[in-house]
Amino acid sequence: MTTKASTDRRIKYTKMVLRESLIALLEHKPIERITIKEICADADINRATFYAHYADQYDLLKQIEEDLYANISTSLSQLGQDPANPNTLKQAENIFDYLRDNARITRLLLSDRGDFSFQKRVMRLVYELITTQLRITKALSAADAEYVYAFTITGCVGIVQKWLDDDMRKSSKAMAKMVIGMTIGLIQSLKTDTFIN
Amino acid sequence: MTTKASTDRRIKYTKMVLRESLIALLEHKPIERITIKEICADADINRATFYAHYADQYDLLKQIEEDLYANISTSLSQLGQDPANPNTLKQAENIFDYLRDNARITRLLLSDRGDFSFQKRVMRLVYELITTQLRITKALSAADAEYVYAFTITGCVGIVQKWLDDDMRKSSKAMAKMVIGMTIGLIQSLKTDTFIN
DNA sequence: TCCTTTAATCAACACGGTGTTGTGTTATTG
DNA sequence: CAATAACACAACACCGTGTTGATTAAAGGA
Repeated sequence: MTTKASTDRRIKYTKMVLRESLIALLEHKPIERITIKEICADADINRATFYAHYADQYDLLKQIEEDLYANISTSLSQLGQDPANPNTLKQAENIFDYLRDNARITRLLLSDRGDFSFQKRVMRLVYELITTQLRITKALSAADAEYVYAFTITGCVGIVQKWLDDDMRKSSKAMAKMVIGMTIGLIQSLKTDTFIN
Repeated sequence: MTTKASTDRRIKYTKMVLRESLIALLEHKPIERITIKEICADADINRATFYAHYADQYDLLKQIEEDLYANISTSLSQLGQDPANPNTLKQAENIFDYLRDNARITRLLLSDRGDFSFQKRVMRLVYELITTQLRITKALSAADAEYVYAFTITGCVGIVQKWLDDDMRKSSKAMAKMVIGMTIGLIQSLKTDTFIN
């Protein structure tokens, strides 16, 4: 009872090599072309063992995604509480730095080839931080707010994908500025009710 | 020579029922869980015949996507040339009407569950129309323009998904206003260089 | 209407991935 | 050191895959 089931070194090892193998395979072909047999061969793990931990490839991928999500989440909450980083721009910049530091996984999960609904989940996390700190969420009517929200979230997904496709050439600071600038711009465009005939 | 290969009624029928079957199946489960055997059983078409026309499920889906894309494309170019629809807002409104009129396919291909890169292609089509008519593309520096572009395209994907998830409750006009307003707002936010410390 | 063409059907095939099982082995934890 | 539990291994039936060759039936041109 003192030890959790997942503390066992053997389990840790098995899960780790399976994850690594899938990641390596994903760099060459899409998930739907990857077989469980293939993953196990690459990881040198018996297929029966795979089934003891995961239902299929997609299940394994999902757990990899949850890993990244959790990392970003804790990384974000640390930033939010850090008194050395008082301003929002700096925090957004740090997020892009984090993505750059974890480029290998990031490229797989957050680029074009990644799962879109997962990407939206990640962006929602970031969006919460920014809007909370900017205190601008209440500037919109409740009805339209949801649509602006949806637009912004997916817009962020797109701009991050673009950034990754460009090998992260732009600086984290430039990206942070852009994203925040656009978020504010979007909200103001709805407030001022841009007129078009 | 007078008749194209694809004019044959038998081919037309086969392709039609296969398409319909896949669409029906897609309403219940994702493409990766759908087998070729299943599609053929539903369509009452021999499996060998399937392989005569398509490589696999994904190939069939791709052709369904191309169909929708072509329809939207022609639908758009007609609007562009129609002197009865002189303003951009009205045209964008018509696009949303089109999506509403084809809700069955639209829900499958353009909602959360659809293929994201296909959705971006569609939005690019719409974006071209709007920006060309508004003559605002040149307001940005070339470097940033690509990022604003990426943001806007995916933002549109997101807002359409949201609209579909909400059973298209908002009117086409309201949606058109929103999307155009946001597009303009985004571009202006970059021009005026919104300041954040 | 007849004739040629060609699409679709059918059955059969080898192949490979799937998911599960029971048994034996080995590492881990207390 | 002993009990536990994870892993390996081999074998299994099952099912979808992709292809083939022969047969049937429908289509469209003359």
